Amino acid sequence: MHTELVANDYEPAGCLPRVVVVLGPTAVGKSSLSLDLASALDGEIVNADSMQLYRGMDIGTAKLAVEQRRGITHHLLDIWDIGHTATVAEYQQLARRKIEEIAARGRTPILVGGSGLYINAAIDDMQFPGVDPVIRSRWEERLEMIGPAALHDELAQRDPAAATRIERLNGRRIVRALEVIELTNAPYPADLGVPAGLYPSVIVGLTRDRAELDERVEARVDEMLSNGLVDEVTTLVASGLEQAPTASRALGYAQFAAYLRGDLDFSSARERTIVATRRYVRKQLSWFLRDERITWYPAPESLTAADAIVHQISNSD
RNA sequence: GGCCAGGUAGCUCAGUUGGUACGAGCGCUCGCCUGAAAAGUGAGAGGUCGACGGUUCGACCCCGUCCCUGGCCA
Repeated sequence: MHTELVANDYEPAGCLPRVVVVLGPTAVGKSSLSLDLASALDGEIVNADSMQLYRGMDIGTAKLAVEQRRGITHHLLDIWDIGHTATVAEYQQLARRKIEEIAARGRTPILVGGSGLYINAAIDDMQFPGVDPVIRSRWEERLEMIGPAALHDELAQRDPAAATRIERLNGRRIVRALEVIELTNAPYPADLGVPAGLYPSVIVGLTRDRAELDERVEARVDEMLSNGLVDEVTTLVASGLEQAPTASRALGYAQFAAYLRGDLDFSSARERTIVATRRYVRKQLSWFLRDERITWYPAPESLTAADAIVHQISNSD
């Protein structure tokens, strides 16, 4: 096991391209709108959905099949094996490269997805210190050993300001703070504020009534099941899904892997997938709603929305 | 029809030998979020303790009747 430092070596080219972003909660209808926009704007789509990056996770992530893409080029789908540990920093570099390349071809980069942090990392001026798996795992072991509260005390000794800002039982953030402190030999930044835009972007949020989203989530899970989600999970489990650090957490995959293991019956797995997806929708909304740059559109009429957006974009020139 | 178990938060269940429900997990609402983010985490709102009557200074806990659920017997 060696230490791998992922340097944040990406430097955007001189002239920053404009990016169109389509975001919104799961099941709102982003894919459909993004295709309309790509057609209207001569665009190519860059995926900003953390789980669609994985090969083999198709049905459960509602990944658009090639035939459904209307000939529009999609980037950053199926680029990782399920065992790959996802990191925002890696995604940031990949996404920015794609954005630059598309723009260099004279086309419009359209970033589409529901992973808020990934979107911010791509288009905003966010910089992440390096990561050292050795340091990380040492703190994780310590967390395992003494528990979050005691580790929080240790954080408080090294960096009182950071400790104030991180909840006592949030082991994951405590570990991260300790890791960054050790890595950078500096205090963990106390208040990072709202990310500032790097690329000039038009950010489109798609939204629907919550009750309608809830219905769509349930319908979508059932559709995934009838499309063969269980078979897909079976295949992925055989390839080591349950040992995968990131992919094993995916909605639907975690629950149906438990079903295959015999830990859940079918209807519980279905129910939990629906409930967890609904909760995810709430989390996405609470993340996105903070960002005042987003222009929100009601979802059902995606073509109408596309027209309005194209209009908005041409007016912004 | 008889016997047994049970009816307490939206759900699954704790609990009080009679003195204002200490509830818990999940769900729900609101919030936080900078290298695992479909992750991690904080706060909050929810209960006339099945119904009616009785005993008692006082009952969700005791008694009676009834209703409902599950199981067993017939």
